[in-house]
Amino acid sequence: MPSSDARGTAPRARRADARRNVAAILDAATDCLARDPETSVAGIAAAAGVGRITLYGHFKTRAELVDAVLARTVQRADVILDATDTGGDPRDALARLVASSWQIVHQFRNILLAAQRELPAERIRGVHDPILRRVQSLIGRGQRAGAFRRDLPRQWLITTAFSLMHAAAEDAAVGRVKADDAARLITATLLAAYTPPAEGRKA
Amino acid sequence: MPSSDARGTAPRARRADARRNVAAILDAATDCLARDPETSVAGIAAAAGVGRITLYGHFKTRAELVDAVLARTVQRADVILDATDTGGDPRDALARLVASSWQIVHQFRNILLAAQRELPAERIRGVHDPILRRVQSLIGRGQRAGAFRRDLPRQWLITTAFSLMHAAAEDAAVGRVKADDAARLITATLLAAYTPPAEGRKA
DNA sequence: AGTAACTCGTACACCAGTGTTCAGGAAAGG
DNA sequence: CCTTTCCTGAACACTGGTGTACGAGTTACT
Repeated sequence: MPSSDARGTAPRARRADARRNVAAILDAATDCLARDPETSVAGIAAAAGVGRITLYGHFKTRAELVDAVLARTVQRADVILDATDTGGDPRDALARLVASSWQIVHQFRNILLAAQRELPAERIRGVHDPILRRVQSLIGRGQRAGAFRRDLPRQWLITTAFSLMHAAAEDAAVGRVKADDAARLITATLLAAYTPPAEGRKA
Repeated sequence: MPSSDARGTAPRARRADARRNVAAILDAATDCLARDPETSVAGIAAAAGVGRITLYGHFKTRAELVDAVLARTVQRADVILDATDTGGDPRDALARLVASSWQIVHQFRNILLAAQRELPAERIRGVHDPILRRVQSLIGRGQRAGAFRRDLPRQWLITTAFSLMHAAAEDAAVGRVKADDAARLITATLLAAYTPPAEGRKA
């Protein structure tokens, strides 16, 4: 039921300033939460240049707000990844995918953190699903092509990829690695980890 | 200042029941926090079979309690790792170290999570340091022996190891991997990731 | 047995954040 | 220009947790 209600009166589109405010709130929230995942609703409203009450007018609860932010962020990420070529040699494709993903993770890891505090775990997994699917299919293709190892469950390979991204993001946040270096490190590590084990190596 | 104060009177050892209670509290706290890192002080006291006030008698604040739990846990972990042979072929040693560490991480990851909420980041890093040092020296040895790659910063290799452990722990908690399988997966992945890259491979 | 150490329950002050209510005022949009 | 939608600040109830104060009861040690 996107635009017309079941009731008689079509609910006349939102007023312009309302839409503007919602956008401002979403932007501010994304910004604040990225900096500090525990920012209070009051803080976000202030940053958006809007009264706290106005905010509650658009998002019934804090959780709802966080959810909206998460959804929008993931959806944007998905668009970026959509523009990333995942064809050709699986190893090259992986490198490209990592480069794109890293940027996103690096920038928004705190948002995920905020979401983890407020939202049920399943919801988060649900939202992440489209992205996860991307990695999954690339890995699958690589395995069929013989470029990636098949002796470990695919699920685990995916976990490895995500895990390294987030770890790198954290290290970058603390200054343990330079942000420009991260993609290279992740890629090198992942490629090595995914390479089919040489014969005669012990398991 | 472990047992005798600078003041004149030696402060007569703690009464037996007091010591017993402290132990009970620590045990209960470890247990509760491992299950739910947000357990309230009241909950912990109850689980320890002790009044909330008694608890506050021994630990001035919640943070102090969490800190104590963390310290004790890490120290126990350190003992376990101390009993793990890190000599011989670096690859085998790594496998052994992973096997031991995994158990610990798997069991206590929630405690770390609790600590992250309550304690300053530096404190956590400080406590972890002895463990970290272990991995570091093993990796260093492996690199010098030519068993592990040298084209990535050692710091990053360490991060990789920790990251995979925690990722596996999380996956195990959600049931995505079987707990008995985890050590194998981690080891296989890490060994592959640490293997010096073949010549002529692109970076 | 006596004393100091320890425990316990109730009760309270406190804090920060969330979510609600109200009534008036501004501005979009027809 | 007039109606409807929306914004707003102040004030308030509520929640859940933390930490404190008191006074009486219990228990360990000597």
